[in-house]
Formats: sequence, C-alpha cells, structure tokens
Amino acid sequence: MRNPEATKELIILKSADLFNTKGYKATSLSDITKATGFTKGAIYRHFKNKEDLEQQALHSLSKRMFKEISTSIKAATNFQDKMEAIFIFFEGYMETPLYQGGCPLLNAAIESDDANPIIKEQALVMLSRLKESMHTLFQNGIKNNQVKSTITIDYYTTIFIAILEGGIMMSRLENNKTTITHAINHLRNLV
Amino acid sequence: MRNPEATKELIILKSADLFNTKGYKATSLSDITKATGFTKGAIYRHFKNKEDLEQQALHSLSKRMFKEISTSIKAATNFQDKMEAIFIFFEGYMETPLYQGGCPLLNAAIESDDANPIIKEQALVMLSRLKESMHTLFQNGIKNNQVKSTITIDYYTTIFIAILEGGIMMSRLENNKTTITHAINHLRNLV
DNA sequence: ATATGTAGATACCAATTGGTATCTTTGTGT
DNA sequence: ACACAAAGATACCAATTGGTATCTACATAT
Repeated sequence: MRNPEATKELIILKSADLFNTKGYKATSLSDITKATGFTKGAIYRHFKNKEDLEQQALHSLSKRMFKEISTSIKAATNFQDKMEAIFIFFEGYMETPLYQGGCPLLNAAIESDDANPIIKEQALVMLSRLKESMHTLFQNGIKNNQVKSTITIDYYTTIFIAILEGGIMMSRLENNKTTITHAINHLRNLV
Repeated sequence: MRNPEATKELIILKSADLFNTKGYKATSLSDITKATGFTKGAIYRHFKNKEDLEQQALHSLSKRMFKEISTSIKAATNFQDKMEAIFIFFEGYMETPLYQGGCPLLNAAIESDDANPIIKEQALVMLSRLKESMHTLFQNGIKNNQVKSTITIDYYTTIFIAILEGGIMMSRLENNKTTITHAINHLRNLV
C-alpha cells in the first residue's frame, strides 16, 4: 500500500495543476494537502521546501509539454504536418487538458515578475526550448525552399510563438476557442 | 497636510503597481502599507476590503491604459498613423513605464484563472474595450478600401491583439524588446 | 477659540502561512 | 520472528495574513 515514488509523483502532479491554475505563490501547502490527501509531513519528506516543490512541479509540466510536442512533431513526416502538429497542440489547451490551467510557460512567465526568480529562470528555459523546436522546424522548411534566410527564421519563430501564446491567453479568458482558432488560421496562411 | 482624496489616490496608484508586478493575491496588505507609508487603518477607511482595493487598482490601471491609447489614437489623423499609435503604446511597455509590471490586461487575465472572479470580469471588460478600439480602427480602414469585410475585421482584431499581448509577454520575460519589435513589424506588414 | 466630524494611527484579533520535531506505522532484509 | 530504516501522521511553532475596534490628531465651520 505504501509507495514513496508514487506519492512523490502524485504530489508533483496535483500541485502542478494547482500552481498552473491558481498560481505558485497563491497556492498554499494546505491546498496541496487537500488535493493529494497527504499531510505536510509527507510533503516535506519528499521536498526540501515549497520553492523546491514549485520548481519540480513546473519541471514536470515542462516535461509533459515538450514530450507531447516533440512526439507529435516526430509523428509527422513533412514540414507542414509538423507545424500543424504544434498548432493542434496549442488548440488542445481549450479541449484536451494534458494539464489544467493553460500554458505553463505563459503562466510562469506572467507570475515570475520580479519575485520568484527560480520560476522565471525555468520559464526562460521553456521559452528557449519552444523557440528551438520552432527554429529547427523552419530549418526543415528551408530545404523545401519555403523559407528564405536564417534571419527570417528567427523572426517567424518569434511571431509564431507570440501569436499562439497571445491566442491562448485570450481564448482562455473568454472561455471560447474562436480566438486560438483564428490565430492558428493566420499562421496556416503564413506557412 | 491632510488630504483624504490624495491619500486614496496614492494608495490606489502604489498598490496598482504592486498588484501588476507581484500579482493580486501575492501582494499583501503590509506590502501596501510599506509602499505607501500609510497604515492599515488608513487603507481600510478608504476601501471596504482587499478585494475592493484590488478592483479599484485594476480599474485605475485600465483607465490609464485606455486613456493613453485613445488620446494617442485621436492625435493621429489617418488609419495607418492611428494603428501606429497602438503599436507605439505596446512597444512602450519595454521603455516608458506608464505603470510597472507590464500589460494589466495580460496580468489580470493570467492570474484570474478560476479564483478571483472579480478580476477576471474586469479583464474581460478590458479585452472587449481593446477589441472595440481595434475594431473601430479597422472600420476606418474600410473607407480607404484597405480592409475587405466585417468578418475579416473581427479576425484581424483578434490576431492583432494576440500578437501584441504574446509579444509583450515574451519581451518582458526575456527583458529584451526585440520580440515586441518583431511582432509589431509583422503587424506593420499586414496593415 | 472651540466644538465636531473625520482621517489616520495603534493595538489588537482569529485564522492561516510555511516549516519542524517527534511519533507511529509499514515494508524489508536477515 | 525481529530489528531497522524509511514513510507518513500528528502536533506543534513563530510569523504573517486580512480584518476590526478604538483612540488620537487634525481640519474646518461656527
């Protein structure tokens, strides 16, 4: 009945959901004990302190996010299909909840202002990873002569991510997927 | 030496900065007393409770935001210049701090997940106001035959805001204005 | 000059925060 | 069967949270 690794994983998963919806600072230890059914004693056995748990929870969100993205990219064979896979991933935030609370990158980026440097650092890592994925995708597109130079690759990488993140923010606020759909359609036209 | 209206305004202004940077839930009363120099007694004379202060602070941010936008729009005479005014406004988040902490709409939208329905409501109002501004601007553009139908107006309104908000998020995270500049350049090409 | 209402300070409150020390339970190796 | 280490529960802690009751000081009208 006892399984320390499973409990640690459960604590990470449940608290990740809470952090990603309510916010890191705004989620209390008692929120987490309620959600997991474990006591503080159990939590502090597996994590040094709350900050440590926050970090590992965000890391878990990040891992799941990029795992999902990279596998669906790899499943596609050509440039357009791979890009489409990313679009579907972001559209999925409004329907298929890989995790609750929307994009972890967006949430961490907004909350991390000033305080919480550890979360900010991890948000930066996530952003650069996302950029990297987009970047290599565009480089694939170069072979098909669909994209011009390396400079425009950086440019479009930036634009694409901005539209997707902004679209998710608006769609989630309005609880309506039309915005993210519009955003993606715009990107489809650009491709 | 005593000026109740001035103190209320000061409390709103200082707490608005704190809310917009640290977050609403994450900002404590003692943060506000430290920032303003006033005591809790003074704060609770002017505001029913913390939620009330949060609401009025966000309202103040919203007022300042849309005042700045609408005056700079009105100052411009044609479609392109008016649109450019909006771009400059968003670019200003990385240089000219009308207020600290970035876009209040973006921050409120992300924090308001689930809890804090009062902030979410106000974020929705801000979004629809921003949409409205963009929308009438595009309608202006129709006269110049630069935009096609009403459907595409809704579409472009959505796209533009998404790119600007996403761009601001990324630029602020990276502490580097290149992203928002790229985003705006993209929109300039679309115009 | 004085009375009065109000702005703001002081002093308190219960509840909650993150965190720790200690105790009990459970699984495992011998 | 038993010892031992580790997992998790219980019980505490000081500090901080939002909030209130009360008191003092000030501005203004008479």
